Amino acid sequence: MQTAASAPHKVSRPRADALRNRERIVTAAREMFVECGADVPFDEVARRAGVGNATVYRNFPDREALVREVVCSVMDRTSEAAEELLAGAGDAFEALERFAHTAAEQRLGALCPVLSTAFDQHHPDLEAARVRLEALVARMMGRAKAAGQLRDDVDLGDLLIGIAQLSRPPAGTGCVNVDRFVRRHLQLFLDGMRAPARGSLPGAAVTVEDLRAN
Amino acid sequence: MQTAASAPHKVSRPRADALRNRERIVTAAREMFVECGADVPFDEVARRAGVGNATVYRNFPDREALVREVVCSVMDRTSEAAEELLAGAGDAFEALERFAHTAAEQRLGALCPVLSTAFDQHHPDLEAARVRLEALVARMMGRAKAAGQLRDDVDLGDLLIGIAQLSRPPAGTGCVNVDRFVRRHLQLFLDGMRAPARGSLPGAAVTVEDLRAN
Amino acid sequence: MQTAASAPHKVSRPRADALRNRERIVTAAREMFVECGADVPFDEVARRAGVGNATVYRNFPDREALVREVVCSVMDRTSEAAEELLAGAGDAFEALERFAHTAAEQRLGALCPVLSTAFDQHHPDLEAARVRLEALVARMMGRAKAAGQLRDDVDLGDLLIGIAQLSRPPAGTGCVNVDRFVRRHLQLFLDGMRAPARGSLPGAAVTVEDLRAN
Amino acid sequence: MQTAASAPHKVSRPRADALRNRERIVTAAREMFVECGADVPFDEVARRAGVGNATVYRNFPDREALVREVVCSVMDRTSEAAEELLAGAGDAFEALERFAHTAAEQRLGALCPVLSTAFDQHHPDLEAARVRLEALVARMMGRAKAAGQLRDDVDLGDLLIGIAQLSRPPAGTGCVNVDRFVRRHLQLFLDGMRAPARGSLPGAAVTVEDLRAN
DNA sequence: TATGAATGAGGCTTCATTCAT
DNA sequence: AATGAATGAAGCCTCATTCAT
Repeated sequence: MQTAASAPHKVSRPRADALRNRERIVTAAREMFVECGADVPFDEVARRAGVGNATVYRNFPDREALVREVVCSVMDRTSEAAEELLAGAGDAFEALERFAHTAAEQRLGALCPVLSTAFDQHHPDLEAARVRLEALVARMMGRAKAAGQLRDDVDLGDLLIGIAQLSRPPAGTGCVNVDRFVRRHLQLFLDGMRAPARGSLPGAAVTVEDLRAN
Repeated sequence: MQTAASAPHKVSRPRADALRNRERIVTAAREMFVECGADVPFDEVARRAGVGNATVYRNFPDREALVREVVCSVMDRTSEAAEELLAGAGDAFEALERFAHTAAEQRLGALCPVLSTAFDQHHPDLEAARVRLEALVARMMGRAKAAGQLRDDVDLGDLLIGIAQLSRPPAGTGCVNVDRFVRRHLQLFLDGMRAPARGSLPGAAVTVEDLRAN
Repeated sequence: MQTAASAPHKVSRPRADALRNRERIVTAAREMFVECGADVPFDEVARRAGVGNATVYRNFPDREALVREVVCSVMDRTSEAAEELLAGAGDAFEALERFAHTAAEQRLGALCPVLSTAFDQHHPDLEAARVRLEALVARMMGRAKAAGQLRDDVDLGDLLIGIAQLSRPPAGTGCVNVDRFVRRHLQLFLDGMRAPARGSLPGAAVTVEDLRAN
Repeated sequence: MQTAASAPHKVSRPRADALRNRERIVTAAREMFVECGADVPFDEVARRAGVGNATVYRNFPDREALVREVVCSVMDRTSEAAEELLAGAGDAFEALERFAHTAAEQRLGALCPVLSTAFDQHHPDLEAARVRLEALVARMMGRAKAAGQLRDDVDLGDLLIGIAQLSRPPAGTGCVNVDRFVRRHLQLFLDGMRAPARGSLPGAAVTVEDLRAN
């Protein structure tokens, strides 16, 4: 087989079609989570993925495992976008804006509700993805503050929550036209974050620790 | 029973009881919808309300009817707040801000997810409450625009969606500390709406018709 | 209503048909446990009882609760038999024999396997039934020993285990003719217990504590 | 089996592997049947045996085939013990006792429950093992009766059932300490079988035909 | 009218068995 | 020949809804 050279491990090769199946399950799950919420019948996910229901359980021992995989993969993709933006040499606030819109497109917020029910927020995989993403966002915000483009009294949690909330499917809509307004409203939120501040904010800047404190 | 004294005539007693029951059901439902989401077991609502489950069905033929009543009552209370603010003679934008925060406190957004599943958005009662609320909000926004305090390129739908999204329970949190950040982020959003505009917005102003088009 | 006089409690009367249903479920469960083992489909029990499956869950929140009720009721009936025998003034060993055969007929042993899987042996109800039964058996054995009819080197656990084991459906037989041989073999076992001892026994007398030590 | 010696040529290497696999499967199955009962997941047996699940199916077309092999191997080992005892010239009843305890140690009874569910009791292999074992036991009992050491009113089925029932895991115990009491109670049963009889037995002696009649 | 009970449909999960590598 | 993966058929349990008191 051609992968022998690139993967000389003795661990049994994870069969090609099995990998494909796993990928299809994750994809189907992401779509259905976004469209229908966290409580989609597992069998529906299986059907959309074109596999038997038990195959889902083979790959993900419980619901949490599947949810986690989906969430982590979305966070990772968002992190990649952030890394690219940080690598570029553009305007700091503009990078932040682009990041926010990219994250929204990734359905970062749409997936959050999935976490709500009986989900271990502290799983290592999830933590790792969060830490990575947060570090990147912190750097972007730091740059923008240093450039005097971002209010000083906002912090990482403010931006992340704003993105998450505003990019969620507007509820009451059957998830159609989700993006129709997201960019507008996210932009309004970002405008409100721009320096100079147009007024004081109630409460204190939401830090990374506050997010953890959930 | 103690109601006998206050209702000495023949048919008045059961009605008083029934009304109280209905009220308790709606209250319990609102609380549980906010706390636990739209899919709370019906029996739980009944238990919280202190009535039998069948009593819920007697008062609300189907789940939609109950949800609708809850949503309408919240909208109505929000409308009342708007009316008071309009009656007052304060600063136009400040009135808008107060309204937004009041609406958020009413859990307007928290209840939106309830609407999502198979819910007739066009029921007369709901329409009536919406029309009433939208008219009031439109007047408030008109005033603020006239005063040069509100961007011209935003419309009613922008504000309502912003309030709804930002006031929803942040997802992933078990609905605790819901309000902890809402005021901050709603304020950032409102700051972004303030005139003069800090940049152009993607898409077109979201009108009342757009909300309908969902 | 006519039951008001006979049941003047303020606790809501447990509806007549509901009680009947509960009883039918327990009866069906006992039969099926004996016939088919502990892992009979719950739905089958419901069908045999002539009720919907959910009714079983209404009455017994989990499988354990149903099993426990069945086991306790059998133990209680066995205890009643023991009490009658103790009240009578017959031969001590003969009373013991009668008790053993009665217990066997009650399927005391047949129900034991039910306990095996993930069953809380220490539930209060179960403990109470056990304590009651054991005290009675201890008295019967004490009498027989005092009369010089029962070996001194056997204890309560020896008798109870013997009854339990020998009265179980012989395995491999579809539970038909269960009783066909039970009386014979139980009698052989009892004959072996009779004084004077025909030889020494390996191990130590099995006490009530040993049963607990499972 | 012994055909390996008769065919030591070209094809013998893979056969050795296959034989070892088969042996490991049977061993694993016996252990798990005894420990956990008849309904152990097939995949678990495979894992304990260190082979893929499909390999189990290759060797044993259905569950019955595996169960049968396990049961037959245990019966055969018990028969071997009987043969040795018959070859020896010791006391007849003592030989019977030793046989009974050996059979109990072989978990003869522990495996019986495995037979219960939808199992063809009349498979040739099983019949052959039974016939062999029964013939041996019949001879042992015949000797003991001839020596005046064994009651006349008991037959082969009485002994075999007694052994099987008393050597089963006591149910309710997670199969721990299975043997803790078995020897004691088996001895009591054997003492009851000893001549002279201490009383009459209900029913008729259980013959080999009665066992078949199940 | 209000209640508690009953029901059946549906989701979750496991497992015996078959298939593709 | 041997493996790991895939499958579908149950079993368990919950819940919206209806019924009988």
